[in-house]
Amino acid sequence: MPELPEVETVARGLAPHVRGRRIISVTRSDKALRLPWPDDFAARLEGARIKAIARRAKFLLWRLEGGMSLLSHLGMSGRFTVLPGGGGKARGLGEFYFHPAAAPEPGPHDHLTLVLDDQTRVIYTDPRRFGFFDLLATEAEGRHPMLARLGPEPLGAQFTAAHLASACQGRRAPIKSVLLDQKTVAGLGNIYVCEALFRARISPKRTAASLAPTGRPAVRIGRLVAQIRAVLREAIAAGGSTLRDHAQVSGEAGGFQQHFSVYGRAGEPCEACGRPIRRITQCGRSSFYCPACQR
DNA sequence: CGGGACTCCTGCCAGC
DNA sequence: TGCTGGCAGGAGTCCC
Repeated sequence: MPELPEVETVARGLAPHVRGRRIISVTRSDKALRLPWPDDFAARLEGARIKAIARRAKFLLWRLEGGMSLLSHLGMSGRFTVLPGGGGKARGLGEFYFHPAAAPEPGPHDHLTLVLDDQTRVIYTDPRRFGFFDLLATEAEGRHPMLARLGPEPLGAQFTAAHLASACQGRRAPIKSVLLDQKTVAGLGNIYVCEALFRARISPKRTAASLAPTGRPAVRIGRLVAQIRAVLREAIAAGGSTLRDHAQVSGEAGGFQQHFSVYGRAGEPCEACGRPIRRITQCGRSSFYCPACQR
């Protein structure tokens, strides 16, 4: 579920609650997530102070004092919920929670609870268990197998038309799958690729190579880079997109799903030309696009 | 090597 | 109402 804007929303939501706080206790479920829990997971985290929380692609990096990082990924259905230590808004909207007497029982899909030194609780919930946690040296982050081969951040200075053109060069795969490849650019998923291609008026079926014709100005590539950045920025400003699972750490839904032009809208009229949005399957995933506007 | 199919897991929805 | 099949936002592995 969570793509870059959702993970960014979670990172921004967590930061003020966890930055500078010490982890007092760690409780994890016995069920394995996508990766097995690291050895001595709780013992290595307990007592550590959280210096900062960062996002790389769709990963969260919790930087701890002492040179250790906690790497986490939300998979398809993961979410973090913050229960503030001083009492405050709880998991469901409108509920109220007062620590510590009213600490809720973990739900069946709660896999990790961190209690911080101000009694704030951070709970990780993940029904599908495609998420994971890992522990590593902060200085080795760049060499972690999940991070080592990631392409540039789409909102960073290194994601340029020249970079995308070179990634597309000679690729006979559809542009859709090249953009989903985290080695091309890191953090896009199915929703934002569909939306960016619509905005750039590029068909998801077009081969990547055809967007970057050798020796000719790659106008479409420039448009695509600009639209990828725009849709991600707008989605972050809206708190991400909530289809099922994504929530901000407060429990509130994101709002960007209201602004989808094509994703999930098969059969509805295109907002630009009125012809119906089409759904096709590419590399095992749904692509939504307007066959008239996107070429 | 590039690219597609398959896999992990549970929930939800449409259709019968 | 209740079952079944298909589908879901990710990412690694395997095989051609």
